[in-house]
Parts: sequence; structure tokens; C-alpha cells
Amino acid sequence: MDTGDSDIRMRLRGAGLRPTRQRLGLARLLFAGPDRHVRAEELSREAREAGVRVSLATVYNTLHQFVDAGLLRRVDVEPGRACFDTNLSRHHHFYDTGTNELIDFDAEDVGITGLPEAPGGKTVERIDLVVRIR
Amino acid sequence: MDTGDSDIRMRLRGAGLRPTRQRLGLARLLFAGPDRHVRAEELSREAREAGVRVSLATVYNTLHQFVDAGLLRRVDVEPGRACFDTNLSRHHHFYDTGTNELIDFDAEDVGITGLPEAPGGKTVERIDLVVRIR
DNA sequence: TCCGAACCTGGAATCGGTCTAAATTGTTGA
DNA sequence: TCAACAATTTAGACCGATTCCAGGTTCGGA
Repeated sequence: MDTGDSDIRMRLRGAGLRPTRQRLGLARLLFAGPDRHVRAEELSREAREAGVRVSLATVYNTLHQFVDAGLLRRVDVEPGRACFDTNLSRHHHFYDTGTNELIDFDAEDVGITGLPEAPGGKTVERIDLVVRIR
Repeated sequence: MDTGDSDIRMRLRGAGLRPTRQRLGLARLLFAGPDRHVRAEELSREAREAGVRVSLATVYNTLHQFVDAGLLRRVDVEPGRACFDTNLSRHHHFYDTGTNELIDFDAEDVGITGLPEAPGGKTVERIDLVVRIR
């Protein structure tokens, strides 16, 4: 329960989050391996299967805390359930409306022109592009 | 209960939907006046206030039928609830993350370049652009 | 080691939405 | 016109996803 955790521990600490057993366990599931998309229910199941004892409520709490800490990004494409994305780089999504599958693609090559000024003097937080495929 | 309804009646008929009292009442609320965004709960309340007796279940049914009939478009930006848009022209959205307000902008002037090919030989259904503002 | 704050937990509660079975209402053909 | 039947509406049960809550647990500094 140590190899590679120092990085995560740091980031949690930096966000004012104690590196608890539950958070480390979930972080390991999320960040070991390639980027991924995951929903709360699913992560909860994986944790159970991996022998990490965590309540569903804590999974939800942790996911939100990770989003706030900038460790995860939340993606809203489906109504009625949230998806969390470990890919923090500038990217957009294909969304397969048949399978509900999300696929990332790099935003670097994408150019968007002709956007109007943000209304009401608001500032642009982010631009989300969702390409719905079938 | 007739002026201006002939148009709606036609469109409902065309979609194989009987122009019932409930559907006409809701259609009047939706399509009289400028384009708008509305959620089911909200439309249900408006109907009640306007003296149109409709159950919540029927509001949901009707909204979905209107989407299928091409009278409405569904917008998914907020997790956990669907929003319906009477604007059927090609357009995108500003989404105010502070107020949860949606604001349309024309898609005609917007250019998007550098999109990768849809994976798996799938075809692109639609491209949704959401500019999150704060 | 001790203590308080941060954290975790199961279970209840909430929320947006869907389903169901029965009652009602359009529509159509005689 | 009206019977008959399918489409529609309805109240209320139900659902999955998520949040809330109150009480027990754990972390980390002094």
C-alpha cells in the first residue's frame, strides 16, 4: 500500500483531503492504468471486487471531492446519471447514442470559429463539444 | 380554443398524434411566444396555472412525443434532468453554471475544423457545442 | 497518547422520471 | 348518429441515481 501512492497522497494533501484508506483505494482504481470513464455504481462494484471496503455514499463523496480537487472531470451527456473522466487534458467526446459509450478525442487539433461573445459579460469557463454518433 | 391551433393540429396529425385537449394545451404553452427552454416539472406547473388540467405523466409523455415528432429538441447539459428546447434551428448553447440558465446562439456562423473521423465507422448524428459560462 | 476535526457508514429520504392498470376520450364506419 | 375500439390520460406505485443524516471511526497534530 505504498508504491506510487506518494503522488496521489500529495495531490490529496494539496486539496486538503486526508489520504484515507478509502480515498487511496478508489484513487488506485481510477488512476492506475490508462484514462477511463466511470460511473459511481460501477466504481463501487470494482472496489468491492478489489477488496476495497467503501460505502456507496463514500464513493459519491470521493468522486465529487476528486472533481473539486481537479483530479477528475465530470462529463454530462446522459440524463439521469453522471460520468467521471480521468482524462484531464483538453479534449472532447464522441458519444455513441446506441451503446452510451464515451470516446475521447484531443482538442488540440480542433478549431472553433465564429463563437459569439459570452452574454452578460460572463466569462467562458470551458467549451464542451459532444459529437453524437450512432 | 381554435385560433392558431390549425397549424399545431396539422403537425400533430402528421406525427400520428391525436390533437387532444392536453396536447393542444401544452403546445399552446410551448409554442405561443418566442423560443424557450423548459423542464417537465415547470411546464406542469404552468399548465396548472393556466387552467389546463394535465397529469405530470402526460406532460412527460407529451414532451417525448413532441421530441419524436420533431416539434421539440431535447438538451442534456445538467445531470439528472432533461430540458426541452422549442428552437429547432441549428444552434448551440451557452450554459450558465451559476444560474443553470441556457442561452441559444446560432450555429450558422460557427465553424468547427479538425474533428477526427467518427470511430468504428459510425455516422455522426449531431454535434452539440456547450459553452460553459460563469 | 489524546483530542478534535475530518471522515466514513448504513439506512432513510429525495429527486427526476417511468410504468401500470383502469377510466376516459377521439375517431371511424355502419 | 352512435356503437365500438383504439388511442390517450390518469393516479399512484415504482425505479435508479444520488444526497442527506446521525452516529461511530480514524487521522494527525500537540
